[in-house]
Amino acid sequence: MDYQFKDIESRWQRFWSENQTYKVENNPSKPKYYVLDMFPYPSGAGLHVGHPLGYIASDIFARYKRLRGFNVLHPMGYDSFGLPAEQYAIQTGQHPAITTETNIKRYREQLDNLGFSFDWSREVRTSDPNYYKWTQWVFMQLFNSWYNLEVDKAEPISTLIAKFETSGSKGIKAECDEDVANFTADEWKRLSEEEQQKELLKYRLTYLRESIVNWCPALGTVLANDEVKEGFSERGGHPVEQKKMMQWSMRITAYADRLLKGLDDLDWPEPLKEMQRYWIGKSVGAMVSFDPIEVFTTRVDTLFGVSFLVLAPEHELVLSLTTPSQKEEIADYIAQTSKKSELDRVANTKTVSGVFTGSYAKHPITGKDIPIWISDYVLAGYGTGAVMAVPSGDQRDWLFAKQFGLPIIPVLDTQKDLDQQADPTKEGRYINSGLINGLIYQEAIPVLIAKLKELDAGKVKVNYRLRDAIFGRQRYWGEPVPVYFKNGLPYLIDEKELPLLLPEVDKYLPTESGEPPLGRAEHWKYQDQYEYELSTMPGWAGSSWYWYRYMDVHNDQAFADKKAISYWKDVDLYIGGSEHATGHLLYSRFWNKVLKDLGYVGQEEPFKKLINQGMIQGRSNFVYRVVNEGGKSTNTFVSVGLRHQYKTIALHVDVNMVENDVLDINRFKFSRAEFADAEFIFEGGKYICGVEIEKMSKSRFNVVNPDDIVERYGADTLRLYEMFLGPLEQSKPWNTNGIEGVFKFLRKFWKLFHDDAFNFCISDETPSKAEYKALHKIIRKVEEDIERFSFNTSVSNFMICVNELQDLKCNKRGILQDLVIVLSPYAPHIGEELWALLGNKAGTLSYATYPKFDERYLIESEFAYPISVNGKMKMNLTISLDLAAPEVEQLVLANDDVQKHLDGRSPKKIIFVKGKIVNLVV
RNA sequence: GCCUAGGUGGUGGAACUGGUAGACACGCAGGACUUAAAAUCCUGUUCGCCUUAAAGCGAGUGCGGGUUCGAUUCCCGCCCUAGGUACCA
Repeated sequence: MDYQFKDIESRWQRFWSENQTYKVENNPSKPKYYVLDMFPYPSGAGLHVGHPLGYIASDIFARYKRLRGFNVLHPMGYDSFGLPAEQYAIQTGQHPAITTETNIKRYREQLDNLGFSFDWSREVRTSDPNYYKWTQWVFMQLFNSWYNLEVDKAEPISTLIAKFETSGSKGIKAECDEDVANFTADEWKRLSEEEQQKELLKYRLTYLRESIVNWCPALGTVLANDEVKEGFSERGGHPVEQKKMMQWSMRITAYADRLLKGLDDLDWPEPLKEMQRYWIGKSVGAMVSFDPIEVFTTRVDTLFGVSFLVLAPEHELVLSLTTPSQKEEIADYIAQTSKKSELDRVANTKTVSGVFTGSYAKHPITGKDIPIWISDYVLAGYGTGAVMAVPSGDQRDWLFAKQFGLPIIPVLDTQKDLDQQADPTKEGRYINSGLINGLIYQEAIPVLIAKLKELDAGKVKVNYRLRDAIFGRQRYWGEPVPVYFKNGLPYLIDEKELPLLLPEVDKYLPTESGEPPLGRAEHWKYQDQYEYELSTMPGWAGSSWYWYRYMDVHNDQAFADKKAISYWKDVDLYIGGSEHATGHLLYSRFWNKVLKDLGYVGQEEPFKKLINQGMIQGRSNFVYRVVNEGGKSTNTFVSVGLRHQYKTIALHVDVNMVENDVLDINRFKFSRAEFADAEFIFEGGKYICGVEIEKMSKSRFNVVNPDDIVERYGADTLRLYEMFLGPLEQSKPWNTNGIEGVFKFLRKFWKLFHDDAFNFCISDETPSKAEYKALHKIIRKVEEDIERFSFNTSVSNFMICVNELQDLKCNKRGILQDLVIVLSPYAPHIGEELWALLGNKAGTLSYATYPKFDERYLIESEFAYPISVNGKMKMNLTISLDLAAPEVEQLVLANDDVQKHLDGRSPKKIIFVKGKIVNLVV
């Protein structure tokens, strides 16, 4: 029979599912390998052809590792809490759980269509109470922990209480709020239970804090910064305003340095690591006190170049420092800046504005009076919200000084063009700089720091850009926070009462009094008397630990059994999009470190190797409708090459009516009534469509559904084709133009096992040298490529191999059976079918013995050396590989054709690289 | 602006540590089979010049330099594209 992919694929998919072929046990006698995909949010739109790219790559990798004898954990699940289901619920009243369930079903069908080797018995859903029970449990661990800087790790809060009881707050080095109290052990013991709890909250890894949040009244929810685009919500486009709210926060800043250092040893893409580094934003500098202002600076060496100080308009000392004569001006300025939107502030980097407060600060070393200004180029949220301005070294300070006629003092003898711009150099020797005059940068720093310490006016300080993460959303469809309030103080519910179930509500909107939707739940009180926390957890909660749940998904005693964790350890390969660079991937690393500190898991980092698959963009097609002289649209359409001869407007046309950019006229005519009698101006007898690369979306008519491709060519073709498209990590437009080639390849492969009448026909003869060579070339290639995640080159080489075997008319079991195994990670269905036809036990291909590469088959005795003259290739000459330089040179020079190329000249020098090249230099 | 990745035929792309640029595939052109079409197979296909043809010559991996016997690959300067970021002191 010809290659009947439909029949083959549905049969094997059923077989795998019925026989649980990919169910994996925690089996310590085998080496483990953990291949993880970023789990999807099951949206209503279903999968398009871009989604499976990463899943196909990870599946190939997982199947390959399985064949190489690893016990492979390759699970899949759903990040099923989220805003879209909730918005849909608000609009329709449909419970988000129902929509979510429907969407998951659809996702599952689409995924199953592609022949993935997921162990579905380990599926997780973040919105499932059996799952979020443990998300709540992790929250409790964070609540019950503090960060001890002495040992640089998190500890149970009980160790802190013990310290308070024995020696009070003295000597405690913790990552905590700034307003912690000082007390002795006795004082601590005399505090009431409530006062103690209040104090402890300042140390917990998750804590309540008044934060400014992006509040969206229309959605009735708080949005993350990346959910807000230019003052409007990303979804729905509703206006967003700034609002102060009591919010749960996570003390991720405690881990800033460990999160930064940990990056060095991770096998992640450099751009991704760079993004996280930037996000963490470590800068080493100094705190310097200009009485009464404290500033943070990374260039303490320019201390003598300070000619003024600048405070953020929001700085707490602004009002008290303003002199009566400046009061009005300052008030005006503050009012102005608070009105300015974020965008205005950023857009205006060329012009500077500011106002003098009328007050002066004291330079810590010279004691000189330094004028204090305010300006919006200084941010309240970074450092101390105040800067020492050094116009000679900092461009912003320079602009400010120019604008307001303040002095520009050079501090290094190499600074130049200071009348044009600031010069931030660190080269040269200091001038105008008191005790560091004549020194270089490296010498000056310790001298200055020592002096500032002596004067008690400064110290070394490390500053981070990273902020504590807000952990709460005023929305319904998320994990309830396992906390209740007693006299305004938060307490954890009893662990035995987990999961704290999401209560039913009548509407998914905030209450009339502005409380989150959970405020609508009736009779929802802890022990029937205490208010529960009404906000739910943010989207990243459930995804910050899910890889552990896959290890032991049905455990109801722990988030995962210790044995399972110590076996599976960490994720060996994680594949997903780079859009999670600073969200999910940072929070996951953070929670992992907390769990490690508390002794629940063993690894400091959760994801050893990470690959970002590229985005698959849409490839839109256009038709060009001719516009007549009156400017009216006609019903005539002109082919793209001729469109400039007419006045036209471009219309998106559904890509499913277009093949190789040629429009299917009939389908076009039937697509809409108005096109039924459309006329066409062809080129070369065809209507060619225009092309543009855009995002894949319904409105652009360029969405390609994997189901349609599978229907037409089969899953194996789709899998191979998505890999063939180009390097995994590169973004590229979806284009079906080449898919025929891949499909033809599978048919050719199928043909190798069949005679011309399509009867299965295999020979048991010993393969020839050439046949072995073709096989072992591909064995080696696949092995090399998979290490580099270069799947596209492997597909090309499968084609080369099959072409060669076809030329050799090879139908020998000794070759083809091994080739089936090598190809099976890419095309598992056709593989299983042929594997069974070859007489092997059905369904055993996935765990077959991978053929061993044997160098012997590739050893050549001769090589067709390229002969080049002055580095330009002229001809090939086949020479034995046993020969060394002198003999080769002799042979080359004796050759008539070579002499022709030399044209009478005699070579000055002959370069010979064995097995590579001969180059004659004349 | 800064950070990162990238720029190769009509198209997707290949060339792994400097050694035959354009593998493989699409598309296109021509041919075979066929009443015809589909499918399949064969040949050609970087560009330019020259030639009836065989063959030959020259240019060529964003642009300009450099190192080298030899550069898509290494170095310097610049241009463009994509992603990230936005006054971080």
